[in-house]
Amino acid sequence: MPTSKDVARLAGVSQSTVSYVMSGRRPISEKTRKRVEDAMAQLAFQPNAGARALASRRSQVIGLAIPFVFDLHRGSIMEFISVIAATARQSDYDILLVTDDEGPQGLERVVGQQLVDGLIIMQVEGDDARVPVIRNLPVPSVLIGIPEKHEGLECIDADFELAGQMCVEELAKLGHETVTLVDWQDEVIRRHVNYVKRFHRGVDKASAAVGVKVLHAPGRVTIAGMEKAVAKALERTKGIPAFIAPEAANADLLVEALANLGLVPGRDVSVVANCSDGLAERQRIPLTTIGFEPDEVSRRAVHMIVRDLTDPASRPPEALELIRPVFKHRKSTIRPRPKR
Amino acid sequence: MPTSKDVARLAGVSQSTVSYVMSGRRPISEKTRKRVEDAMAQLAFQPNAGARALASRRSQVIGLAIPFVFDLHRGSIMEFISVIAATARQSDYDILLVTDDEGPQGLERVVGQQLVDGLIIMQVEGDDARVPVIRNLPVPSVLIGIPEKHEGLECIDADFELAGQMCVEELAKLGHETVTLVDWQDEVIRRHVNYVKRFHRGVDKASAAVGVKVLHAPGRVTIAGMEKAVAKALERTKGIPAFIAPEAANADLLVEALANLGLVPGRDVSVVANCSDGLAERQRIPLTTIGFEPDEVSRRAVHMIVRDLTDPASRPPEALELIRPVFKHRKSTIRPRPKR
DNA sequence: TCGATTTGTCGATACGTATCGACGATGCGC
DNA sequence: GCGCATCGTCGATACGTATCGACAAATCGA
Repeated sequence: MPTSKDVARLAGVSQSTVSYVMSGRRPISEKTRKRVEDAMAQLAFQPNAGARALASRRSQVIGLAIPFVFDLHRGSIMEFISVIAATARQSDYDILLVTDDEGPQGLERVVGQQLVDGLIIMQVEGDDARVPVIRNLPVPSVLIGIPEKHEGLECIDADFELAGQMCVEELAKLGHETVTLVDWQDEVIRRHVNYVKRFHRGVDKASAAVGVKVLHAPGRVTIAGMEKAVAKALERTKGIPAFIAPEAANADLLVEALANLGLVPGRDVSVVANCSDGLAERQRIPLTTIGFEPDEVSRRAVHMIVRDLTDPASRPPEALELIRPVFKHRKSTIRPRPKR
Repeated sequence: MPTSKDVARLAGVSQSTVSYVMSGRRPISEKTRKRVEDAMAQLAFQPNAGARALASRRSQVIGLAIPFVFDLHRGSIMEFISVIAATARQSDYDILLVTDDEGPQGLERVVGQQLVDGLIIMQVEGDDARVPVIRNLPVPSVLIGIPEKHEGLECIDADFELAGQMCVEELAKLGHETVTLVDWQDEVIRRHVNYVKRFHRGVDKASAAVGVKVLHAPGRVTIAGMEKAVAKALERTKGIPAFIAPEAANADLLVEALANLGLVPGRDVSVVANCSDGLAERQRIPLTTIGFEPDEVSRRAVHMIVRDLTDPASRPPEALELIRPVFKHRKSTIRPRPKR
């Protein structure tokens, strides 16, 4: 493998000049730059990452803590990761995976070894065990998800509270008086994931504000279970029923359960789901959705950490970014008693 | 951050002794080792990855090339990645992501910069553009998926040919004379993904061997499309129909389409699917599946590359590992005319 | 025109670990 | 008791890049 010294020799300059050509930290004459760049190209030179990290004390690598258990539709986690990795590359950073298998010490390890310059923590829970750890780490971190105690942290997430609010408001605007929230699966709720709470808060807020009654149907794992939950919700609903399904897996099940009960979204009931556009459009009746734009969250998270790293002075003492959800009208809602 | 020199000073030994304690490459007396280990613990010493990589010429990092487009149920890719990362850690390796955004040059970059010691390439296609690139790379690679030209490569994948064979044989054994293969989605086939071909080969082989007629239904993206495909297949089937759904997304749709046509798996038709156990068991009628054990594939891939790296001499000139699929009988098959 | 600044380059050194050669101490066979 | 291999440790050096101080040349302002 060629080194910067080889490049220097070929170009007839010193090694330090080669370094300055790469970093641009000192002025270089056009002529010299050209000679060096030609030499680099000729030798297919690539700077050694280890040496670079050693000398500069920065690895140009960001650690990405990925979740062990998957709340979200698992595919969407993959999307997060892809986008994060691709976005990081645009700022000349690479992504190193940190799994939950090592526990929070995994984070201490990659930072301690100076393998990474900063961290992005995915799927942060309400009382996440990783939070106290990263507080004591000498590198910046960005959290995706919002822990209970988030003073002094940089967090980003979809605005679940607003999403809950928007769902209820939208259904109220259509004329629904009772709305059933198909809840997350027990397992998720039990883990105190924060965004569930936030979504609920938004739903409750809007419910109080616009005077809509909200029923809670537990999230079920099987179709049979979902059918039972739906039936129960129907019993307690006056007028045309409306459902909010904030978990993709449940949206799927809900639609199927409704179909089995002979109910067509957009004709007999209203359904607002939170799922990918793909899933929504694959349904017989395309679903109206509240979208969470995972790409947007990922990109912003990367930009935040990159800014922290390239310009530490600009690092805010605390940041809490909420990404506005997007409401997409499709065909699964109905006006029980058209206004106008 | 403490360095090995700090540890040496505290323990009253030389820096090289600290290094030998860590690597075990020279005998160290029990007494000295203890002193050094205590000092390391006291200082919470972690060796600097960059310096280590520079001196040893190995980064202890494996590059993982992740797919840009997702054939498999996207969630399962996430599973691959998690397991690969966790398994790598067990051999003291970390995982660096390489996305397709950079194209095959991304692989050249991470290797050229000596960021990684080896590569795992996921989701390898029949004529994958990355294959010619890795052939010229000075580090070992392991491919998940099998390209057309695989001489001199180390590949691993699920044994799709055997899977196709097993599906047909199983249905034949039950007594079916006609079997419908719900094919992959056009997009996947068009990309010449190799495993589709291999699955077909297995199906054809078994079909010829046991004298079962095989119909092909195109994979559809919508329920309506799937219903049409199923109806067409039914027309051309004599006796009780049987379906093979080798793609998880299609399995889902197939079951729904059958339900809409009033057909119950295990009562009116036989269905063998390839999907996760979770999905299979969530169905009203738990699906009999052919399982591809992604964990097994991931673990083996990591073990292969780690072996290549730790003992280069043991590297085989070529390897083609096929993981045997697992047939799980549940409730979605039926004997048209019981034999015995 | 001269001093002051800027431009462009070089040499030397630091970064933290791994590893090689050297060397005294220890154990072994006889 | 002697030669010899092994054990256990140290000092020195290499790994490849970034960066600092130095310095000559070019540019500028008055």
